[in-house]
Amino acid sequence: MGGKDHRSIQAPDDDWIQAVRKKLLDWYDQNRRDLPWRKNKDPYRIWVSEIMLQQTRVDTVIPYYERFMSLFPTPGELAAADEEEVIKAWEGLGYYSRARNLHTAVKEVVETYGGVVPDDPEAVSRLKGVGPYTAGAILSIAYNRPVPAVDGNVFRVLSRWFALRDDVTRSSTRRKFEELDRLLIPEDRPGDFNQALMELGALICTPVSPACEGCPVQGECRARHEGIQAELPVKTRGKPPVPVRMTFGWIMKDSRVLLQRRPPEGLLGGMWGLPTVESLPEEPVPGGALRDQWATLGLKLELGTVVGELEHVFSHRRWFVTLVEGWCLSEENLPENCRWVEEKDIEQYALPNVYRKAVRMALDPPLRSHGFRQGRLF
DNA sequence: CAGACGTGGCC
DNA sequence: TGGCCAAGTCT
Repeated sequence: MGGKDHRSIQAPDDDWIQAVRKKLLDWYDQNRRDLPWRKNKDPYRIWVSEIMLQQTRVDTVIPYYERFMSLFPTPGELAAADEEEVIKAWEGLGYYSRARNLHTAVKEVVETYGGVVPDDPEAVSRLKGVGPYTAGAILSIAYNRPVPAVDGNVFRVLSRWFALRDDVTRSSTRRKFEELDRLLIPEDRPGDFNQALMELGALICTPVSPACEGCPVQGECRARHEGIQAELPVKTRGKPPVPVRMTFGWIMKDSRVLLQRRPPEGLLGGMWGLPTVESLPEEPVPGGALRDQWATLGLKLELGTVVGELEHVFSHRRWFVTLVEGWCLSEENLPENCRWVEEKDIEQYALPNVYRKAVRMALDPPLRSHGFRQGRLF
């Protein structure tokens, strides 16, 4: 069923377009949420919000956004910050390359464009971390330019309005939806129209059980008419996360704990964490792989007991983590990417959630737990 | 193009 | 409870 459908849609007629524009915008004017990035049209504020909102829910973003904007109210202040501070402000939000790319891009804006986000499609699109959606959002919302901003909501709403079975996970589909969107955007309120489309997708035209009865454009919706709204949009299934065993070390020396920065590329790239190795199922001693690896780095470990076990799911990996404590007996030269840190200072570091969980487990014995649920490990 | 890239919430 | 989803971009 579904899958491919590259029929070109007949252009909607003008009366239809006018009706949909008015109904959607009237609905938006009455129902738009009062979100922190809607206080004004400062392009920098819009930009930051759009980056945070990538693949992330509004409710999750709000507190991060408020904190981020109070720390870095202007492009100049963000550009002047250390990357560590920026990452710390992003801690727990995920997709950390967004923060690095934003930081890189805002420095570019300060150096090249005098601290003003350029009002130009080519220039905005060249900024790191700004793809076709985000460029369209910034330009339409902040600068009132009539350009498409097609995100997951817009894919869903348009696929339903026009009963389009194009697979929205294919990049070729984006062009088609952008051209369709372009026909609909009114010259006078492009930013509001794009936001209204997304707002409708978030509040009414939801992925599961859409509230069609409350939809301002239900009469214009072909999927609703045909009763196929639940089947749209068509998207191919992602692959389930690959299970991996990992060992984290809670390695102590005097009253300090060893932190290690992860390699710059890849999963949690460049983030601080506990010493980590991939472990093998047949490993005789818990933490043996960790001890062996550190031996080659010139640090002799005495292993203690297993502090606990935890499971953490990423988009494409599922980590089954064994947290092992150990003590540093002797140390030659500590690798550049490592630091001994007082327990109370660990919170100064930006740790991804999987490491936060492990640290909490190590510091708070009641949280310690053993055994993965269901023993579903492999 | 397909896969990498985090996290939390919902049913 | 496991699987899917959420205002995508980069390689």
